[in-house]
Amino acid sequence: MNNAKFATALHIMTLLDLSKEERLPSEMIAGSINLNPALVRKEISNLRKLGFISSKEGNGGGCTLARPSAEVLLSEIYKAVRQTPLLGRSNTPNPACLVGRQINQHLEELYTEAELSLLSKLEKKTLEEFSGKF
Amino acid sequence: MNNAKFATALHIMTLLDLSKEERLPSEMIAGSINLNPALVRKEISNLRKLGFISSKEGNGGGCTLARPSAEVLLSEIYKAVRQTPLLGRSNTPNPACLVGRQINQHLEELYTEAELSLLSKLEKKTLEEFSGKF
DNA sequence: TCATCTGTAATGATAATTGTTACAGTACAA
DNA sequence: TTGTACTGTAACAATTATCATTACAGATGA
Repeated sequence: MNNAKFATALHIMTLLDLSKEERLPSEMIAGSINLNPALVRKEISNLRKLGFISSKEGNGGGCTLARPSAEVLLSEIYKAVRQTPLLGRSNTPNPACLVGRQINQHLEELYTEAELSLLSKLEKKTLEEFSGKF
Repeated sequence: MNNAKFATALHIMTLLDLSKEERLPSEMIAGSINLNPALVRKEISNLRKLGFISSKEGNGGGCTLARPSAEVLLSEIYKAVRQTPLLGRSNTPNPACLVGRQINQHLEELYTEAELSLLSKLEKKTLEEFSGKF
């Protein structure tokens, strides 16, 4: 995770929550994040496919939250944008070495445990709580 | 953390732990990780400056653990290689927007909490435990 | 039919990461 | 005191990840 996808997704979701019923066009969202509209649409596209957002094309279009913000957990948003392992990539070590042969398996177990611990934290927080800070 | 530094550092530390007293040259370590010796030396250099490793130049040189593995916490190793925020970067949002103006502060709080939760997990694990799996 | 907006692709630009080579300096050992 | 085996570090190239820009077909409402 050396990108800004989580920050971007949460920003989008927060704006949508605060805008209530009103549809927000991607250009307006992009203006708030200070990001290119096409990138915003790409992230919206991702969040839409996962059921977080519903959007409408054409004149007067834009997007809104598809679920009540009180039910959206930050852990879900994290999962939606997660691409690389939390603690980073692994190497492709030498299978002729005792350690090299096994380490990736042990690392994976460790990563899974670590991520679960993070998720259990994020599960306790809702989008509503977060956007309530503004 | 979209790099392999944590995996690399833990691999190095594990090899050193298992090799006990014997010094390991960087070339041997690099062979196990399947990585360039210069990169390994760079990571060793980092771990040495932080007191995890002691190394010796010249013929018969190489490196060893500087602290007993039972006292080395995985959280320490994580901190040693940590470069970017756990949940990724932030944007540089529009200060003219209510959300844009505040979000980075709220994100930072969230990131800190999330990282503490991860660290508390990694604090419970020692290098000795990890290398004991091999 | 016009203006507005989405959805997506194609492409370029920048930054992060990894790989490679080179070499001065250190230490041991014969 | 010379050769050999290492470290430590820099400089640079190559690769990959990330972000930015532009373009445009298609949807929608006025």
